[in-house]
Amino acid sequence: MSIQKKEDATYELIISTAKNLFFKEGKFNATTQEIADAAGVNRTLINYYFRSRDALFDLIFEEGKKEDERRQEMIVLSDLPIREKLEMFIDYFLSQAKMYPYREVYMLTQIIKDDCCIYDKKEHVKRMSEKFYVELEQEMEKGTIQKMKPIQFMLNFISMLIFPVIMRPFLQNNFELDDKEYDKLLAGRREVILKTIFRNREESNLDSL
Amino acid sequence: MSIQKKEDATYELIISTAKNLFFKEGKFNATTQEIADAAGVNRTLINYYFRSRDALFDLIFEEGKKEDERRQEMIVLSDLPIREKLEMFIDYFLSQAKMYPYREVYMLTQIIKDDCCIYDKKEHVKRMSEKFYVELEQEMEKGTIQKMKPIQFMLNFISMLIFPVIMRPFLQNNFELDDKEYDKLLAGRREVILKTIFRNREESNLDSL
DNA sequence: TTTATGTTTGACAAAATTGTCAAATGCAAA
DNA sequence: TTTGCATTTGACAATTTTGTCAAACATAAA
Repeated sequence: MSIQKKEDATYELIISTAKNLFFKEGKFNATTQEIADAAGVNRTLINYYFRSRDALFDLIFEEGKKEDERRQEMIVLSDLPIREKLEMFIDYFLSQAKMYPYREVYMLTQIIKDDCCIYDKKEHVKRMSEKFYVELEQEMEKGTIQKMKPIQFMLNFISMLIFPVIMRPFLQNNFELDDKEYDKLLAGRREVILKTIFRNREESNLDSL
Repeated sequence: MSIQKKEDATYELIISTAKNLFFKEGKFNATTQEIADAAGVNRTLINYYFRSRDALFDLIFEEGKKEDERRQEMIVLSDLPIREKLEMFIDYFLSQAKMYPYREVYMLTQIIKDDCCIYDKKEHVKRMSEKFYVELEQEMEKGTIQKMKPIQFMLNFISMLIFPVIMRPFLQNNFELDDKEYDKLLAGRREVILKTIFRNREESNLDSL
């Protein structure tokens, strides 16, 4: 079934080319011909290595899901204080977003298209998520963060982080900003988000961001 | 050029059917045949009324842009205190989102596809936006809201409002919630967002949301 | 060199999709 | 009723896109 005698450089080339088209250029509906051209290979090699166009799309989507899981595990499995967990997550996400600005939108459109996306979290991740929620509630008791359902807190957090990235084309036009200005805006997100979410720190002025 | 002798019920029917497919069902790549079938009309009527498939898509996109502009004007042109402006916007958006859950994603994918989207704001809206930003800064001086660049504040606000709506398929799976639970979550957003953004009010407990 | 196996190619067929057009239909005014 | 015009339809052509297949190619082992 699987073809892997030689180094399957072509196989990997096709995948990474497709990923670039999807995640970097936003060509969510690229044809096999377009992908092949971009990779500089014959179109039918896509059928040879992946059976069908759909199979290639699915493969990339599944890889994306695994990356999502890794992210989630990163935030709940690490043994750091809440704030540092979140900081780590922000930094990681923003750096990834620089590389693959359309990644999240692609994942979303795929989910919408198939109308199915079962993330089967591993048991230990579920357990750690519960623990993470308890930690959050402790912070709320301390007054470090505003009291609310932990899931609402998480929604706030990822919304403020991810939305400005995935809606960039929309927002940049709407706010009438050029590329450089928007990059600066994104760079400022880290501090803004932390400032918005945590309350006990000194009220430093964020005007310069 | 334009065809409008009789009541153009068909014309409107096609548009609203297409909007439903796009905004309600997330069928962003519906074919002319699918749209015609959903509307119960002959496929070629789409060509008759809109020249081409693209023209129909563009028309709906442009209508969406106008709606976006209306929203923006609503928030800056009304003569209400900041907090009430934002409350009004939240309520309006959430009710619209219930009707057209995929609207924002559709708009985004169209922008990405065409890689162009010039929102030409009217002059008086621009002026009022500046005024709105000044009002925000006054609130920050008062301490009602956290100090940051007004545009970062607006990013925070619309992120926390819109993201949970547009990423619903993704988040619902990820958090493992059923439809009812997620609806409840969304219903709680209003108070959570206000709580997160405004600081001076009594620290009421949001556990029940 | 020959052989065997995995890889690549171009030609072809099949399917899907869009747009055009002439003819048919329906309806209101003359 | 007949005429004229907008609307609707089905047939057709053109294009795009995908997938298959046999043949060609490359390379390492026999």
